[in-house]
Amino acid sequence: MWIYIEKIADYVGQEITIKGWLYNIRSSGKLMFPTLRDGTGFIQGVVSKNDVSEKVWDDFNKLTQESSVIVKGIVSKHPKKVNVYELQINNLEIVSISEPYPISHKEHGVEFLMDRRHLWIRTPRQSAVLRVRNEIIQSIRDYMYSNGFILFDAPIFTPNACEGTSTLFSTDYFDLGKAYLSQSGQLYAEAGALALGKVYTLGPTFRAEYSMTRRHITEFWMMEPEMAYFDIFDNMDLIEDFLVYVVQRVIKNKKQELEILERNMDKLEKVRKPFPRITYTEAVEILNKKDIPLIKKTEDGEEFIRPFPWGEDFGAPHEEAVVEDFDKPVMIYNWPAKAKAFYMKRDPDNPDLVRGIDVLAPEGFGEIIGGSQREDDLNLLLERIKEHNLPEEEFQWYLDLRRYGSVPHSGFGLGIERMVSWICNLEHIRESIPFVRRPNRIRP
RNA sequence: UCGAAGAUAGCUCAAUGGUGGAGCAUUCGGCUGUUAACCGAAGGGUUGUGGGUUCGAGUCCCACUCUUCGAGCCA
Repeated sequence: MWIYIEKIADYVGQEITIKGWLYNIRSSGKLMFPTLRDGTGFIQGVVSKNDVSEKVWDDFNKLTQESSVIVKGIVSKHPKKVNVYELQINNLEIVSISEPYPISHKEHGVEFLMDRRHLWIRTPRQSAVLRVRNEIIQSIRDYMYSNGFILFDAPIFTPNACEGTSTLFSTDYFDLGKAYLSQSGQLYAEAGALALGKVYTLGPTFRAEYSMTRRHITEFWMMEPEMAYFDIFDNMDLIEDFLVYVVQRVIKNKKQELEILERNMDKLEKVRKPFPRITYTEAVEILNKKDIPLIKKTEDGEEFIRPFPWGEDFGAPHEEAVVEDFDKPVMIYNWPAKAKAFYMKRDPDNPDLVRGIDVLAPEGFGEIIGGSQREDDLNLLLERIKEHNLPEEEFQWYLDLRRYGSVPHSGFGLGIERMVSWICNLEHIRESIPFVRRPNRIRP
């Protein structure tokens, strides 16, 4: 009977078959301990020379790391360890003998492993990350579906920069000139929200910035909900409820993987409602209490400006200083207009502010969500488009959303890989996606 | 794009300007409870590329290439 390793605990005492690969093998004279993997888990086998045929024994001696095998044996409990099972192997069928395997069980550099990413993902740690990623995406879809959101896929080829800020990848598009790879589906999602009420997009996005940090990749997945008749506070309520659902569900369903990743569960458990909500102005006060200056680059180096001048955008040190006092995601809202994108709604009480939200993950994982209430006033939006020197013609359809039945609406964008990095406690975002794309990497 | 560090065996690293080493991996041998198993033996090198200083350069100097870390941009 063919069994997957993840179900092995149900078959103690029974003879089963595992179809998989040899992960590692240790031998001790007339005893061998092959560790097998089958994609669902890892299990140690026991082969003793006295209990198997000569052919089986000889075949085991031929096996190399990552050879594919079908083994038969009886499931037993580990003699010393609790909740660990072994397979007392009595038969072996070799499917394929592996050539000498390039990835050993000793240390390797990241670049060496990244060049062999197609093989690296076979290891317990990497496959645990990918399983958690799957659980995160599935729980996002389940949350959205059961809360009445419609999946609304946005196009990837677009004629213009959405926010007009970051650099985009471009390609020729038949007779229509240049097309750009989408950096956000938001503008399209807004159209969706005004048609369907609550929608979300989930797809790849592209940024051509030469960013070589542990938080940036050039191709990443983003989930962007957009809701009609939601103001900024409704938006924050949703963010909170949504993040708690996803985090708690991963904790519940992916305990083993988080253990492999040595994730500190106490810190994840604390992700419960309510999250701290801090205005930009309050955040600046925190910075000044901690004496964190604005760092300005000058021709001969750096200039430190204190107190932190109101109106300037935050950099990494500022985010860190604000977040370090909290053990939950922190929502910073009501930002200075000049620091944020053109589509964010002006605060009716203060024209210098826009109703934007940044959500910063705890433990120094940085911004995982950026969102806002959108500008729904046609004339104010036109003004902002001019201020930002954006091509008005390209935004006519977007402006239509304000001409025909404009309503307050809000949304946000969640970076999937940053979410995975946070939940898995990854040092670098490049391990959060099966095949990463960075400025210096397009292979494998 | 800017700043810092680095590139030596298949991998991870060591080597005061004076004969380039170790662990792992590979091959062979040993071992009945191993768990990145262990023990013994063997093979394995144009020190990133190009130039310079020197009696002598992995080591010092210059240029280039690539990588890592940080900053900016953001999710």
